Amino acid sequence: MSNVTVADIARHLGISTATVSMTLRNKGRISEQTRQRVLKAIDELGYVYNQTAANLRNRSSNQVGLLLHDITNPFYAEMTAGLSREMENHDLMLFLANSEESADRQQQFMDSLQRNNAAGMVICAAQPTPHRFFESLQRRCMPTILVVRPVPDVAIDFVGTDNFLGCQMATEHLLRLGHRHIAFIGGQTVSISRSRRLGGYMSKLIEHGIAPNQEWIISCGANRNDGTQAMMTILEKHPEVTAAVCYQDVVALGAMLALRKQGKVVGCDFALVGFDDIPESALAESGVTTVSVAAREIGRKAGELLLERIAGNDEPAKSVILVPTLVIRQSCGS
Amino acid sequence: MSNVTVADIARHLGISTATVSMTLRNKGRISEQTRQRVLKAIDELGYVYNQTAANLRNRSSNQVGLLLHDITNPFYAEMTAGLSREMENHDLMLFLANSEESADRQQQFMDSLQRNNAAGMVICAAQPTPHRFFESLQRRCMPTILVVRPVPDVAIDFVGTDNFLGCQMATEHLLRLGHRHIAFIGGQTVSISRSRRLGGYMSKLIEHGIAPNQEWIISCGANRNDGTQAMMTILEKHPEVTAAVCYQDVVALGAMLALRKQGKVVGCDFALVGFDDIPESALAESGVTTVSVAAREIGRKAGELLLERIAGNDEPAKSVILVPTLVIRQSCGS
DNA sequence: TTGTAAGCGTTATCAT
DNA sequence: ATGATAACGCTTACAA
Repeated sequence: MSNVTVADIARHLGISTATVSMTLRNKGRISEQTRQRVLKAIDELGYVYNQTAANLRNRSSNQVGLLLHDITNPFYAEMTAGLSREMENHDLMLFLANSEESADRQQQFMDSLQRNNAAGMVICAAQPTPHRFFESLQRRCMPTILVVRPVPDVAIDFVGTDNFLGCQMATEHLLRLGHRHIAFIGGQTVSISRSRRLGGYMSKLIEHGIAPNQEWIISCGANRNDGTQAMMTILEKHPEVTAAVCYQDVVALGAMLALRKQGKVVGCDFALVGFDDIPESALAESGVTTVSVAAREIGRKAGELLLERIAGNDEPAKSVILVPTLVIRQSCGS
Repeated sequence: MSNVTVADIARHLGISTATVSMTLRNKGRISEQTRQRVLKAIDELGYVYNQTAANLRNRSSNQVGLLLHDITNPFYAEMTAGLSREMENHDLMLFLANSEESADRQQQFMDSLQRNNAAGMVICAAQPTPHRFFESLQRRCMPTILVVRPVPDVAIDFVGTDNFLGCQMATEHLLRLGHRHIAFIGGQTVSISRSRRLGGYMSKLIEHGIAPNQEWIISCGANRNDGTQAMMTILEKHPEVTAAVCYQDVVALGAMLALRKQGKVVGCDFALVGFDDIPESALAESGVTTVSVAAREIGRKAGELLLERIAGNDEPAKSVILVPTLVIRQSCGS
């Protein structure tokens, strides 16, 4: 950390700190001559702008927080890249915290952000977050954008995808291919996103005159192992099932493993649709047909919205629901 | 942002700011009675500690930076989780930047960190980083830890893995299984890590009386697609090759795809070893035998080292080389 | 044990 | 066009 201050520059040149400061920020009318002298001195003395002092004086901040529950999940890593990009483009520093689904660590991070007087934050809350957490968010005057996991009954901006529609598209696709015995695999039962996706799945079955079968709906964690286990269960107990809508691509990838182990050919003997469109899905042996929600775009959009809020936009809270698209690959046949 | 200050608390209680401040930091001898009154007032008035002001006054900071080139790479996401954890445990805020291999964005982030007076940083530099970047790092007095990608001729702490040894282990494994025509796939030719891994590969071949064949050494990008392409080339032009050491797991996963497309059974017709041990490798159809470098541990260790440096440890720069282990799965047969 | 007051480095207001 | 100076909120000698 350089110790050269605005005052040092001023003293060095025999001028006032006001002049130096104004030169730095291109404010006020500074003669071209002085300007040059100041810039030269800054360079010579190796001056480094002290953002901390400026933040204190301005009661402002150039820092925003990003709270995730799992940065190692490719979907969130992708989203982070989108947000990071957007923040850098606007000279904001991005604080990252990984709650690992711990409400405690999440709360700690929030307090930290508050103490650091962050300009705003983007949050994908841990699964067991008490509702009062969101209520307290609303009371704080820090701009906040919720992402991916919707939270009911709070007036906070949200950016996510249309879970209902996405799963309708996935289910419809399978129905059109002639499948009638379609399972739904994945997600935690407490998840709101899951309930919406299930809604899309069921609505389409009903639309086609098919009664949903609770036995074919299996919840599991967001990883391949769980997906494999779930698919094993389906194959064992419900051999009549010929297709499945998976809650996430990672689950679908796990399910593919189970199918192969049982000697089934994905796309011929069994059809799978995923959700998320993570990079792996495009590259799997038989590409996963999936509902694409453009993770990077969610990050970018959340950043954009956050910037507006920081800039002072105080419209009522809004939800930006990105419309998903169906990316057809080989996992349902070709 | 709450506007309640230490002065407000003091005024409210009819005491001095010094007393309040000391209570907050458990410094000086404050009577239990005053302590309780202060804590009560803090709660009642909704006081929020202003870290910015404290940082300015103390000429300190609770912020560290993490500069990566690709957060969406599972290896780095994993490492980030390890570092993030370590930082949170010590109440440091982690700034994230994703250079996407751009030296410009990298430089911008560095400047930003400097302006924000960060306490330190962890860096995995972009590939086309000019050497003067590292020289300027040394001149700045900000504690810095380089990770994963080694940089020659700079006295900066480094945490990474033993690339040479790791590739020796991989190669030895294949040799022991009887392979004599072993290819090396992946990495950019400018990469120092790659040159070290190649060294490990070649040294083992030579140790076994086998002359390395330049034709079997193919460089490619750190993604599956490139891995697939590279393996296709091998299969077409060098059918005598029966095994390959891959520069990264992602490359190995891509290579597996190519093999399957050609009707080869991984583990029987062709043996593959990867490097990194990313989660996907454990879950691929035939698990990838790989050199495990414990990404999370690199992050954790880098954090630990950084904390020491921030605490004032000024020993000469050191390299922490984590010893890799070979994780044997099915990609070389069982 | 507690109070007073001078900074940390920047910015903005008001003079000149 | 530039200068003097008082904040921003916290910490810490030093004084009481």
